[in-house]
Amino acid sequence: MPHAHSSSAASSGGDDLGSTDEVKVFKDEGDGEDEKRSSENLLEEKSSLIDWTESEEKSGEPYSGKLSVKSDLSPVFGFFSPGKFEPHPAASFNMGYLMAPYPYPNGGAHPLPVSMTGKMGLSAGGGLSLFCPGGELGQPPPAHMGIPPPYQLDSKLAAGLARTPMYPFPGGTYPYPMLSPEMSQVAASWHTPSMYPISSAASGFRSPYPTSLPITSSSLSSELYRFSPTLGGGLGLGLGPALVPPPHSKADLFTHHSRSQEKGSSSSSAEKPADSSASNNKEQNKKPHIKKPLNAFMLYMKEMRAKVVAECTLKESAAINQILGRRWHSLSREEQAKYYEKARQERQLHMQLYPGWSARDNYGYGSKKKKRKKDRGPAELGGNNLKKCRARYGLDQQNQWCKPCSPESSSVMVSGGLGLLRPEPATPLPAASLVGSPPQEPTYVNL
DNA sequence: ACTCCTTTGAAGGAA
DNA sequence: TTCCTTCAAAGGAGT
Repeated sequence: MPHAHSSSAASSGGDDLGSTDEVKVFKDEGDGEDEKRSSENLLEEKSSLIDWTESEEKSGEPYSGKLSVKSDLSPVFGFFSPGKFEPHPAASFNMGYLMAPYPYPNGGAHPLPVSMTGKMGLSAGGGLSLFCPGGELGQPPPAHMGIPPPYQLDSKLAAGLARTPMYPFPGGTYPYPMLSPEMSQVAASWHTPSMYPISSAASGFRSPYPTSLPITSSSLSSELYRFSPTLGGGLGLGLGPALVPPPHSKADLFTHHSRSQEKGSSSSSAEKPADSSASNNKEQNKKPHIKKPLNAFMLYMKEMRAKVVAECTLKESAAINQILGRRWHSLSREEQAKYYEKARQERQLHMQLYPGWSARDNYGYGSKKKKRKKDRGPAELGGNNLKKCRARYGLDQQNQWCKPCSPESSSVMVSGGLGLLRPEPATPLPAASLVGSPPQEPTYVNL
């Protein structure tokens, strides 16, 4: 992911806010019919988070289509020239990571031969197998590459050793085998009888907005502040009515962290505006917390989470987010553009409402967690966007090919079982695409 | 009660 | 300029 700073947007505001917005499309399905993707696709995604070999068996053939991601310099607004994406051969059977969106050099859809898993220790230890969420669900390959970066593997392995798998499924069982009714029943048997809660089914997809929003003492105002897609839509997102007018008062705009703050949010005192006359430390402690505006992906998540939860009956946000992350990448440019535009509007409105606010103001708010994260090695953190981008594109710090991804060493990857699709050497990801400019995405070639 | 997990994107500061 | 870090949402699960 290009590391797009939007400082210009933040400083200048206005329409140029979106100038740095970008629409990235790591397209594995070019039909632009994501909206039509029904629950079965989602279920497949779910299963793809869990199982690899299933896909191998089912897919039979690797994704051999050349995925040519068109480089598109057009800004977010408007000029999407949808690249010609060759549909994923398995588009009708969307396997996400399960069916690698990109081919692997070993000719299989699976980047990691099953035979290698044991060698890599993935199948060892407390059911930590490829099918174990601790090694699979909790550590899917990168969105584009379908390759778990080594550091991520290590991280997850370490995590798996340090703590029990996040999504423990019966050992060896197929956690979310949604590919067939039988398997679905199996899956249902693993869950509580409310696996498919009637409420969810009967009510259909829970409307993400505004009903799904937490209704706290300040929730309404918070969501007004939040410019939720419903309230602040007007973008043709189908998310809700037109852009909601700004809240009546600044006090309405202050919100708190969802959980840690909800505890104290019951007291309206915390909702006092920052410009309150009292300015002592005590007051600063109660200083309202202005949340960051949601970015495009967050908006997408908020919208789609309830839907995914209803369809998958998954509730673990980590798993849901993985699904959403993949779906995000599978969105068409147009679809993503809507969210980028919405995010741009949120940022713009946020800037207007809080001219002096800085994201830095919120640093340290959840100090403990952040400190602990800081303690961990950066490789365990999943890296920043650029790092992730490099992991995906196989770029090193000079935006050259990472060794493991370089053409010269691709065979190593193959032999190591980490087959991957590398960007076409002739078109390395330009550095410009990493910072502040619309994405220039590499052309992928079959290895 | 608190923290972690997990995702992408934005932003700010450090190097 | 590049890189790193933090935060935004969410809720189950672990400590």
